[in-house]
Amino acid sequence: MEPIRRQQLIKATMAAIDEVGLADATVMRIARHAGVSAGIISHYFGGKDGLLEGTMRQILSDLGAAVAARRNALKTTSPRAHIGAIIDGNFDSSQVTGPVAKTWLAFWASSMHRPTLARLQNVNDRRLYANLCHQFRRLMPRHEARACARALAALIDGLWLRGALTPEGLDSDEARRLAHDYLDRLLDTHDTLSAT
Amino acid sequence: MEPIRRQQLIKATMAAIDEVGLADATVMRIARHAGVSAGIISHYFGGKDGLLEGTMRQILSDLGAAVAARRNALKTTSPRAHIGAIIDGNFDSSQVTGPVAKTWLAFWASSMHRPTLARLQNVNDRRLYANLCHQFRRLMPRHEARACARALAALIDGLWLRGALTPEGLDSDEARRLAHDYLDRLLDTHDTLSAT
DNA sequence: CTTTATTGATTGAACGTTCAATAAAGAAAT
DNA sequence: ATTTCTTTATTGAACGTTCAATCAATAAAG
Repeated sequence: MEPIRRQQLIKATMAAIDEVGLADATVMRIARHAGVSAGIISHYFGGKDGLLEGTMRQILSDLGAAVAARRNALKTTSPRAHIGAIIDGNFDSSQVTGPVAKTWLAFWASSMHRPTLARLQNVNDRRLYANLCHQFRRLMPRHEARACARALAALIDGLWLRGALTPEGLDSDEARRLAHDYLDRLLDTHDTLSAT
Repeated sequence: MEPIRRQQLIKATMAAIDEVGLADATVMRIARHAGVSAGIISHYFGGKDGLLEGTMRQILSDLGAAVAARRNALKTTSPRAHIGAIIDGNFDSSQVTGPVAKTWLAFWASSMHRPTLARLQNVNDRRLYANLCHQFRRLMPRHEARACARALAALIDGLWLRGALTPEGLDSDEARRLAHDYLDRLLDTHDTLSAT
């Protein structure tokens, strides 16, 4: 029963945040979405904070899984292909849909002042950056590789951000296209950045 | 007295949000930052919502002014220079400092579910996009120009976002460098994107 | 019969707003 | 200049609301 309820409540949390935002996502509203009573949340998550942490963990782990799956499916070890897989994983359809994207952004903003969420967000952030950096490193000096990794990560985040804010949601195909195009430009002429 | 207090309270709002986040920025805490009593807020802004709206207006207007100032200072009409000025304006030091950046991101996130803030954010967003698009349009077909504008806007937002979240704050020099480099790449070989 | 699952009313804390009271500042009149 | 009147500025306590957490009671399961 426990794993069922936990999953149910996490899903309900995303639905509630998608509906009214993190600030108005009360335990009662979340519980109603899940079709249970409010007390259950404290029973399975120890309180509202535990539920929010569990929800963020779920999102981050799904995101990591989407990236890992695409990278494992590659037949090649080429850096370009791996970075492309990272891009595609970050725009995986399961991550880009309304509720998940809005919850993600809400957590992102509130992680500025919640140490627990900040830690989770940081781990995920470093993973993306380290992965990108490692692949770029195979094609250019460290300094350039770092700059490329930071820039591509920023573009990915920016596309996410704008996608979460527009009413129509993110056009994941166009986002992928723009990110891949940027990658192509970075790899074609990767000397320009060193002009510091 | 009124303009003094309004300015004072807006500044205190940013300080409070920087300190504890939007969720915990209570009227009492804001008032304490400004050295006044809580009732004053309702007196000058009609309530907490009015104060938040006023604060976001201030940030957006400052940002717009920073961009406009740099563009007006240009001696040339070259698209590249204008886009460069837009980039520099968006990373103006007055906008990038801790309190402003964090407040900006907090509003951004909460604008998903607050119609008033969403309207303000939308106006600003469209302005940035339209400005970029118009300049790119002078150098390439409409379809490409739109793609470039969306991508550059996303990169700018992404750099902002990451800057607001890292404890050290945004390195505005590096952010400008990355954005300018991207711009150079877009203008150097602006045919790649049309391969749709 | 014991453990687990679930409810929903209750509790206490925190918040935004209101408002009567007070202080300060000008304006008008003597 | 002094007094009186009016307006504006400001306070802080009181009020009503909302929320998360608690817990005794109940139901279901093993």
